[in-house]
Amino acid sequence: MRGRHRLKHTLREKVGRWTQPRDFILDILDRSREHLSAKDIYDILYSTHPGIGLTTVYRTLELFHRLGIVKKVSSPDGQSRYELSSEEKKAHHHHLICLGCGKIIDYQDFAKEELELVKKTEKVLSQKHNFLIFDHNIEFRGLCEKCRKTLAVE
Amino acid sequence: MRGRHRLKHTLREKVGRWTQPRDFILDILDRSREHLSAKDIYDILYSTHPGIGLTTVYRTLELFHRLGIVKKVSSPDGQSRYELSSEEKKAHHHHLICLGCGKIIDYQDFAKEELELVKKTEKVLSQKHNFLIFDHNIEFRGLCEKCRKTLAVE
DNA sequence: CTGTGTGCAAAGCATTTGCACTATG
DNA sequence: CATAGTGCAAATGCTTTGCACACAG
Repeated sequence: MRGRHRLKHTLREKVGRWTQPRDFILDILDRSREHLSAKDIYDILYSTHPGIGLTTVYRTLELFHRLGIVKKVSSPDGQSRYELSSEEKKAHHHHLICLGCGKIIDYQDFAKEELELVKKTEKVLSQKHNFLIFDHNIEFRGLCEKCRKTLAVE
Repeated sequence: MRGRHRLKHTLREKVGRWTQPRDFILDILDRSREHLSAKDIYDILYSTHPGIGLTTVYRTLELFHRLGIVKKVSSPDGQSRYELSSEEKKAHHHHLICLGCGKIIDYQDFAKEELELVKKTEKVLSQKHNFLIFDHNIEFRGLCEKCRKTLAVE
């Protein structure tokens, strides 16, 4: 909770105007442990504030993304999903993605070993390819428990 | 070259009919060291065989993907990009993705260390979350040389 | 007050689908 | 020849844009 308020404070300074939609969307992102699509957020929002449009959700997510507080992950189902970035959530993690339903699960096992490898790799790659690396992403793809059962026949 | 012919032979058996479009598209994928979007492939194809439609490209890529010989990577620009799968190209690798232009570069450094970590992680995750893991993906995201220069002012 | 942010409707893209036609096996 | 595969045009679904209005600072 304290973290959330600090974040809002920072945002108020970075952003031109702190509006209701921005406030609500930040709260939804902050509360959710899931990775939400723009539509997901719109639907949640719709139940309490039906006046807010899907466009605003997209624009707000885009804004938060530019400010570096939201990460965008493209799901195999064609949508993008959004989450507060690790810095804000204070936990570096990666994803387990279900190819059946698009669901994304976080994991943060082996963070230390991963970090070593990632650092080493980043260093070599950025030199070799003259690339400016901002970020990395590790995913494991497969089927979640539910989809395993559903698709069992095939 | 020999590899390519063996692959075609295998495919002829797995697939119902071995048609011209399928043949051309396989060749384009096999020759290219880039990760091509459906449109890219269509454009290449168009210069020599203007009769073949974009739909067929999508359907063929989807077919190859189902057969496991083509990998699909979603690029931050919203398109999907396709490449022959590692098994066929005989080299396990991962991606360096440019957030500016969507370009994807392969790398295969630290494959051995990566494999260790990946194996260990897969084992733990599949048990913990009851997930059936097919595949993993590691990406580094940033700006390629060209986009670094273009965006330098911002 | 004065723009910045918003909602709505329409436009833009990548991808998929329906259907009549073609060409493989 | 029978039917799997194809091309075209239209449909779909996510995301972006244009424009008049609304409200935060």
